[in-house]
Amino acid sequence: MATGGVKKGPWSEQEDEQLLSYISKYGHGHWEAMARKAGLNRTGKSCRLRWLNHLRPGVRRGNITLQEQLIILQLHSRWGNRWAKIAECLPGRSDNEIKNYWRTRVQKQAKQLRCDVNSHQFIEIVQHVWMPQLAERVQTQCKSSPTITQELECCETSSISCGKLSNDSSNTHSDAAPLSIPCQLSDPSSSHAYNNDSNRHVSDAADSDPAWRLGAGLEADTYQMNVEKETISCEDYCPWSEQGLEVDKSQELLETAAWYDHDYCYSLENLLNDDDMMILCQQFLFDDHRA
DNA sequence: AATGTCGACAACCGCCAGACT
DNA sequence: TAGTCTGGCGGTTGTCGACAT
Repeated sequence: MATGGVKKGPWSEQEDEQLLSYISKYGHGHWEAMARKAGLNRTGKSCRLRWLNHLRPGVRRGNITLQEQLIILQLHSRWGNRWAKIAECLPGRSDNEIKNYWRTRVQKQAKQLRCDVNSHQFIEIVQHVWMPQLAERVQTQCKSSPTITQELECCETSSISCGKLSNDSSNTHSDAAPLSIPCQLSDPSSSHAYNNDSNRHVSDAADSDPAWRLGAGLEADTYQMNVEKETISCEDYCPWSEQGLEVDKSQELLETAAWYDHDYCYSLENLLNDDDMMILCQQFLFDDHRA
């Protein structure tokens, strides 16, 4: 729709002010008309993008937190490249930002492992190595912060526990392994973490499920390299890249993922419907952002 | 100090679906 | 019903700063 003479490129401070001023008076929507009426020599699309990604209230910029990273990985494994949908679960984040995160960080990891980001191999690694490790780190972070710990307990006793949702969503995996959302990744032996009947199978699953054992750090001898190092960045964590893995170690990860027994793999897709997923993520993140 | 490379981020482009006429 | 317009979305490109050589 761009026509000749329409300005492109970075927005100036004055343009931002013009857009903000117009929206504060008349609200947003009807972007093409708005661009004209606000005296902006921009396309409606450009105005919309600027508003959504930078100017709207509550927009969050900067480092993607560990929790957000985990949720992005989780939701991407469920929804694929549906950035806008994923962004709905991350308050204040734009689809553009999530997309950029995926392209710059996640694809970089795939490159390091010498596999395609969309390959089955890489997806396996993300689901069974990266996400459990990330979840564990988030939980460690939560436990080290009293404020977050309080919220964690609040989260655990709330109605969004894994078992309740899995019952409500009529899935058939009554002995499903815990979700990879950190607030549910408490020690499986801890009774207060899963205190209703529907969760009584969790401990059983924890004993036998390699994914759960991995997430809980019980495969310490195999993955000790991942938990020993204390200097792992909290901003952009990845089990293998942070360790500076050599090629043979990367291969080890690939083999580990290949070894994984799918009978034990209960993805969120099997546990939750889309609405439950949204609620779960938003509640989790809302608690986090209050801290 | 100059140059090259890379990563992160902002913005644009093209396609598509829905609303409207 | 067909055509047009608009907004939304995902893919891609451009730009800039940090870092390495």
